[in-house]
Amino acid sequence: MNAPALLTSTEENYLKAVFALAQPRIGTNALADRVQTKASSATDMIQRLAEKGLVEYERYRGVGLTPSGRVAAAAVIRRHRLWEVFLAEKLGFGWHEVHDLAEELEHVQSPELIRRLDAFLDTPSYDPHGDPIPRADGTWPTAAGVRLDQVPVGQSFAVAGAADRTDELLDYLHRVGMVPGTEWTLVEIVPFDGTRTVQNRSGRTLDLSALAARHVLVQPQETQTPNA
Amino acid sequence: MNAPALLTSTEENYLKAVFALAQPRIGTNALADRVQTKASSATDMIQRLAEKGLVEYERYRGVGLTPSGRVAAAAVIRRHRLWEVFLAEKLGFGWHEVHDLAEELEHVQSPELIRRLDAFLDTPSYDPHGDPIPRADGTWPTAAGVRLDQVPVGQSFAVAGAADRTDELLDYLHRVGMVPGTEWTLVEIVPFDGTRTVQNRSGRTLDLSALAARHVLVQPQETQTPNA
DNA sequence: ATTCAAATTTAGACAAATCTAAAAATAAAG
DNA sequence: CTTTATTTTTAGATTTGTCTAAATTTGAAT
Repeated sequence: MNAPALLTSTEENYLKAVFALAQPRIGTNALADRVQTKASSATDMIQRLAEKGLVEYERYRGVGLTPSGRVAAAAVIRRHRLWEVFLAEKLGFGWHEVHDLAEELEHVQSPELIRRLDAFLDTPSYDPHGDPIPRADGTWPTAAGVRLDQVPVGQSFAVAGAADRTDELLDYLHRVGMVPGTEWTLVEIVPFDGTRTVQNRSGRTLDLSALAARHVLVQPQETQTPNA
Repeated sequence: MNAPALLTSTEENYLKAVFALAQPRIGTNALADRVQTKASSATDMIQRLAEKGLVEYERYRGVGLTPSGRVAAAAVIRRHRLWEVFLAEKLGFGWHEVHDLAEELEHVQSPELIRRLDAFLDTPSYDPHGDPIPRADGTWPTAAGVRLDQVPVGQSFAVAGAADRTDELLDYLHRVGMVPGTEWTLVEIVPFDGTRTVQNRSGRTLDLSALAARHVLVQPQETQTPNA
């Protein structure tokens, strides 16, 4: 809960890795793998983070995050994903290219910078990969429904909303008619690129990219028999 | 001329400092002051940079940049000033707040990032402080005239152009009538904040902030006797 | 239970960048 | 042309993050 006293880039990277892998704990080797280093180095770092109260650590037993560790990790992930949105939406990078750059940008320390970046990007809730962006207070956006990319073929659903407030996305969804309240059925997932084909009540079909599907929140329906 | 093999952030900071202070050479103490360190550390670093061929160094005689050192320094300064423009124009930071943040952002290594950032900002030639931004090829924009902030009181001049292509600046200059070809005399420089008071032929006066003055390029005129 | 393999930790070394304190070179003053 | 003051360099230590190699601990298998 205490303000996460300035961490080095390396410390932040380890924290992110523990956050990503600890359920609830993660071993030294797996952690070392994730941060591209050796187990012995990971041990050293873990012990430093334990002294700072960010991870709970027991020799030979692995590590997990403490509550303040979780807060600190969320802050790093927030910075990372906001930069990803910037790189993709403003600079036009492909969503597969943004990760490595964000990896560097995320370590620039300035709460004010992040506040303004967030505002500049219209406070997005999801990054270009569809992953949620922690809020400034450390809480996580919980989908008001299920993301369309997690719905199985054959499932019917009602559109609940958009994961993002960007004009581009909202315009697009409005233009193709995927507005809140409308009902659809997922008829196909193209294996090659994850494109979703959905169909409405009147039989009209529509193709949505995997990326778009991650930004559409839906409410799954009871499956209906075709002749009901 | 050779691609400036990846430098550490610290090396880049020393390079910038040498660039800023060497005319043509700079002593160890002054350099150490600039990068906030001690003379002994500066000596170490200088010797590293000399081994990499970026500075020419002679013991007890100070350092200067080599041609490839100048290219490398220009690249760092380009990154720094582009980020300053981004912070001021896109995120709304004041022009006095942008330096420290740019100091961190400038070290993110990615030519493609800088290319796209440059395009996103409409390839500016000057940063928010009015300092020129080196071009991608390492050349420097030379003012098509003299910057208004370098004109002495009493001098008459014709407006030659704007240092920047941003709509805000062009709109502003157009609105106040400082368009290319018009003639003015600088009647006062307010000591407190550097505001310039200028007067046109019909006696109308206009106040320009020091910042605006840095972005206006002018052609100085022969001084005229009042009753000519 | 004992043995063995895998995972983890320690010990010792190294590179980058820094510091303090002491030595060396230069420049300035008498 | 000495002496002194200033600047610069070296020497040795420190911190962060890393490594290799050796020592421990754990857990799984006989």
